[in-house]
Amino acid sequence: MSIPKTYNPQATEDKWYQYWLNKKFFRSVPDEREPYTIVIPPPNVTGVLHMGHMLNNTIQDVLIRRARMQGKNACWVPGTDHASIATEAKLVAMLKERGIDKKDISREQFLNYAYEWKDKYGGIILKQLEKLGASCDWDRTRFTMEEELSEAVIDTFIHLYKKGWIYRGVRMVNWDPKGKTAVSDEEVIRKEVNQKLYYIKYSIKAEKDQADTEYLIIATTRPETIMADAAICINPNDERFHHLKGKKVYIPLINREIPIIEDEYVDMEFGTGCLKVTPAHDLNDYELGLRHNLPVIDILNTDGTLNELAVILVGEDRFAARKKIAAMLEEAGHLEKVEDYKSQIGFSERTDAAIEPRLSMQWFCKMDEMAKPALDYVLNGDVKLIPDKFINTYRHWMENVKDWCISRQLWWGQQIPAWYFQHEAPVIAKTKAEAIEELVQRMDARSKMTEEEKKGFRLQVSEFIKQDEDVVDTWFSSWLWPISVFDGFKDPDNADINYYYPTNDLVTAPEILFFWVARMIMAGHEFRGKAPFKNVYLTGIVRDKIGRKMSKSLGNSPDPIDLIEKYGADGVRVGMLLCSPAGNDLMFDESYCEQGRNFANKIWNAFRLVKGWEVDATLPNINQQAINWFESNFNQALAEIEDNYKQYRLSEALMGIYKLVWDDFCSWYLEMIKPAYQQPIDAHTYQATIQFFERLLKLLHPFMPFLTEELWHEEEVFGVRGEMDCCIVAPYPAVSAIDEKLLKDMGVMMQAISEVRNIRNTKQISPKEALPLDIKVNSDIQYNDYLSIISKLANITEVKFVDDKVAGSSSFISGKDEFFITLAGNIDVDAERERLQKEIDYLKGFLKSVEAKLGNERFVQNAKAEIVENERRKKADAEAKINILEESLEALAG
RNA sequence: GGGAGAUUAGCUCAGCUGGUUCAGAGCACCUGCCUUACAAGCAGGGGGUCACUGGUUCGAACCCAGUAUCUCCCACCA
Repeated sequence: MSIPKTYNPQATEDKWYQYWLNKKFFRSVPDEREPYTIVIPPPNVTGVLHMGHMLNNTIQDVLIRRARMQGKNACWVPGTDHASIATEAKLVAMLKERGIDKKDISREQFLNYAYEWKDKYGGIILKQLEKLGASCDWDRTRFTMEEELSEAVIDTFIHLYKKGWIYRGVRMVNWDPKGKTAVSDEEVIRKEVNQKLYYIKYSIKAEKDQADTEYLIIATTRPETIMADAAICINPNDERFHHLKGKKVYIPLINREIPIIEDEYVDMEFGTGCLKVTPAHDLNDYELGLRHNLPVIDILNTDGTLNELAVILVGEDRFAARKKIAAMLEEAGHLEKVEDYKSQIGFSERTDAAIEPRLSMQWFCKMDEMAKPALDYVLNGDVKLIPDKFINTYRHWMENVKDWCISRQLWWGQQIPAWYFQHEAPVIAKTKAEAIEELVQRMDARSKMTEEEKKGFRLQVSEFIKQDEDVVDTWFSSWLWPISVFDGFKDPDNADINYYYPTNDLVTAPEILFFWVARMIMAGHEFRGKAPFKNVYLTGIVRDKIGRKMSKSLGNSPDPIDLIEKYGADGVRVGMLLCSPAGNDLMFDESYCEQGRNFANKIWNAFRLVKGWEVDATLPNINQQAINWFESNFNQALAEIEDNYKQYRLSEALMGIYKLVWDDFCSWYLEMIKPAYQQPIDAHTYQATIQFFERLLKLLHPFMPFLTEELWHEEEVFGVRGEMDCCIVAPYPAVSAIDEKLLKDMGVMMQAISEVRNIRNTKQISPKEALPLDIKVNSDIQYNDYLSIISKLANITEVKFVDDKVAGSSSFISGKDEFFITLAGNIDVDAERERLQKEIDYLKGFLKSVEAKLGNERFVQNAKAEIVENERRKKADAEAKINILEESLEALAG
């Protein structure tokens, strides 16, 4: 019966995880029970677990495990996301290290490398989730780029195209020069950057026969784009520049001639009031260019270097070119001045490269019609956002949503099902064969062909037809996730989708509310007519102690796996949830994990105590009052815990359990019933206690699955259990009767016990020294029921009931009753008097405020009757107490 | 520039419909204890002008207005 003094997580975690897997407790198949479903926000397939995942998945596991214990058919679907741009960027970098340039290899070769890489690193993160204890149904693991899910993506593309909601066009898009792809508006992160504002002189073309001596000045942050200028724009109302109307200027350094145009768009207040118009490299300028019919001169390559159209600095990166051109302008006398300037610059979410506005041909998905129903789901409460403060931002985004650029100039992803042949309009078709047939029909409709002609045409098409090189945005696959994981596209009426969809809860970060959550709701409505989930729990961002976002580059993020090894998975889970209210960022600190580990240890040791007891069946039960009390206390705490769960306040539910276990069970209950050293315990108390313990293990299980499962199977205490009798599926406790009077009376006892301990402490009397206690009972409490508890916990030799105050004693009040401790030596009369006086003063002050309230006619008239009644009771109570204390004071003097 | 939210103990946060769950919890801190379940522990204790200024009310941490600071979201001013 030697059991270690501390809980050792390493020894138990893998064992039980494997056991759960073997017994298929995570497995879910449709049956007659109520389903409870969560689909995991799929992490990047090649990613590793970070603190954000840790928080996110702990929450999901708590919800899933509790639902499972509540008898629901709990199904947590895991999987990974191919993360198109992030993965491709990493892969390109990796290949570069190996001396391979993406330019030099074919799409097929590239994808081979990609799959090789995915097979090597993919799934690491899922293995890490197992360490955390995640009870996913691993048989259902999906991957967004697996064949069936990709097929769903292509089918939905075609579906939306046929509906007219997907179109192709030349637009100004956000170009990521590092990823060499377009990205959507949502993938652009704006950051404030210190920049320079360059004031550049443009010479004005003089009238005939005169020298070009006049010039105007424009302010720009991007001098390297002057070679792409198509015009200079002034505000027609700006009197300063009336003389410039209709004139032309020369672009410095390259001396190209451009017109001066007028448009009210120009802000006369900003800069110099003159604006250089560069349609190829700025969205506003592009629109300005359209209005004024200006040429578009694109001087940038896809990687952000300057091309031949720039004339000068060809091949230089845009940022290097900026520095160089500034120097060149300076030298040529075209630089008036340079000012420091702060402005917002867009950066690519995935590669962190500065975004270039770039004109290009892209595929777009229309959003307006899909946004409306998706907004309604949230506004009318069919989909609840937790916390609800996110409803506002959600609404704002949905009401101002722009079309979604869905094409990406990448290879890692689902290739767009558009086919091109000569100058024909693109054909949207699932396969090459279908595309060819469509072209044949198209031609045939235009001019009838014979079968022979068709055959020849087919051959010709088949040779020259080309599929669109681009892939779709990753989110164009993940927005289907809650449907596609149940094969809802391939087989829309299958048993799984009908049973599990819509899912219950989605747990994710607010950062991807628009990227993902909003679009899933759109897709859910469009393809299933129902939102994909009922509740969206938005977690906060995990930050470090001083509020910085955890990131690899800052090096301030602990490795979750290290934490698990150090504190145990249960300790880390508890640590994370202790400090993470929904929707609030969490200032993570390892000390929370320490607290979690300490809690695990506390439970472990409580168990050691109980396990060590010998049962003597002949002993009478002397602990009924304690048992009854804990029963009621448990139910009261459980009711609060349940309420917190209902509101998704997991931290608070956990704290409720923490206090129930540590304070109520360990510090009070176990101390009440604990037999003296090496003494046996009676059978009834023992049975009640292990039954309480079992219930506590159940409450703890969703948060601390490993420890609870380990203890659950301790045969010496709980008996031999069947193979399937596991904590993970043990029925979750329900709230039953609460004896309010008992709880209240025990509260009086607990306060009295604390007071006695306090007297010991202040008078430096050892807890081992037993003291006599006299009680003057003024209440209706049946003290005989509590005598053994008081005696034991306060270490009392003998309790006597008295009718009068006991002179020369230390006294205190608990509830309405008076307690006296007579000490062996003389008591310190002055100290005692001071203590009493302090209490009297406090109560008198309190009484005064209550009396002031009651003396206020308007209060008595206006306040609710029960409030007034309450104040009267407070008054009476305070008066009674003051009375008692004053008598004690007198007795002390006498 | 627009919008949303926050500000309560040293730290992280509760505090619902204005009034005994109104000033709370956990951690940290202080004091005393190695009392055979646990020092990763036990017992006890101290600690807050509820950001600031006004207003409404018999009564405000809570409602209203303004101010300050912070966070987040959205936005094309060179």
